[in-house]
Amino acid sequence: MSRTRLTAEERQEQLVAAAVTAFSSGGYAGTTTDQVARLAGVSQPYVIRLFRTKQELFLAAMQHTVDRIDATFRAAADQEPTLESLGHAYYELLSEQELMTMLLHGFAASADPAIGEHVRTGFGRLYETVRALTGCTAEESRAFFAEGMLLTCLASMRVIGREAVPLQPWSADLASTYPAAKFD
Amino acid sequence: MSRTRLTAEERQEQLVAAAVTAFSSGGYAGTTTDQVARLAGVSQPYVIRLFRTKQELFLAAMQHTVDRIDATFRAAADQEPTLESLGHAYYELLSEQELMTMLLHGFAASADPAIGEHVRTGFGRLYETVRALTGCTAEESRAFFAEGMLLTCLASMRVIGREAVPLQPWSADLASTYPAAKFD
DNA sequence: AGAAGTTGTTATCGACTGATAACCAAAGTA
DNA sequence: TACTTTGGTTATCAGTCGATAACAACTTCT
Repeated sequence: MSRTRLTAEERQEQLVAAAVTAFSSGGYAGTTTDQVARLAGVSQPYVIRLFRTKQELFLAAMQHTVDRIDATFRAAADQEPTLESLGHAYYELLSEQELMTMLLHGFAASADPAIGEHVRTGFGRLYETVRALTGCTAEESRAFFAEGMLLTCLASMRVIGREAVPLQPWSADLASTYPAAKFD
Repeated sequence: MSRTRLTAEERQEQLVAAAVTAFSSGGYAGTTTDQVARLAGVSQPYVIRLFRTKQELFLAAMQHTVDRIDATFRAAADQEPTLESLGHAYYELLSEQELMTMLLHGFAASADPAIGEHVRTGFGRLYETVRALTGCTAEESRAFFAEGMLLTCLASMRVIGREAVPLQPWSADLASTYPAAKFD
């Protein structure tokens, strides 16, 4: 079987998607470029050729993550520009879960100056987006992001989301704000 | 100069402290056992001998982190058993910062089943401690932990805390709840 | 003093990993 | 058809890392 040839741009997009999946589970240091390559069905050296370094691949995956969260917020605001609407939209992202854990792995890797810089810029953009879309106050947005970070941490801990472990009493309490949502 | 000999137990405690420092900056996969060893002034193989594996060393560091946060809460409740008191105490932990970033690296490493199990147990214990000490409702505790996870994420991003980068407009908003606290 | 247990070290290894180099093949293009 | 560009691969390497083995030094007990 001859592999379908893609343009470099198409292949990069595909690799970024694979990178989000891989990095969201193993983190920056804990994921190999070979894992990403296999996930996309190409050889490991080709991944390096397209992105130069592992770090740039991670940064691209991070960028993609922030972009998708940003787009989710914009889509939600399009229907109803309130914090509640955006909150539900973010909660819906749990069904993918990758984006949240990827975001957290970005935080975790922020001890590296280059990565930290990128992550802060991306997170700042999300903040500005939320405030611009909803017109909320700084205090309201702070509460909003606090909720979001709790969800993000719980998802990373596998307390909620697709790969969640059975609920304990404490995790049921913390996860129960939007009881309507289901994962299957 | 002859190295001071410690008992195995003393050396383990010292190594756990070094492990918290090292892991809190590099995470599980991103930190080498040799880094921990150097931080404590012993050889790398000896670290492995005392903890058997890198994973057990990480679990010990995680346990220590949760224990110290738990103790911080108990000390705060001793003075005034309210969520506000505990919140200020947790905020004070920013001055060390290690504990928060270590906690986040625990979340991040939870894709590993053994680590995830340990982290969930520890986090659950913190939840039970907070509820028992303050007698707060599930909703109140949820808001409390949301605040805490926001702080934890911001600290990992180096937006607040000891090694923080200069504040941006957005990060000033998110960091400004307890304006009295100073880091120097 | 000497045996025994405890606290460490140095030497070493096998496995892994990111990155480089060189080459191959498919597809336009003149 | 021959040439050039573009999309890929295989081969390989230098460095790193966790872990094991063997040994050395200090303490304690008899």
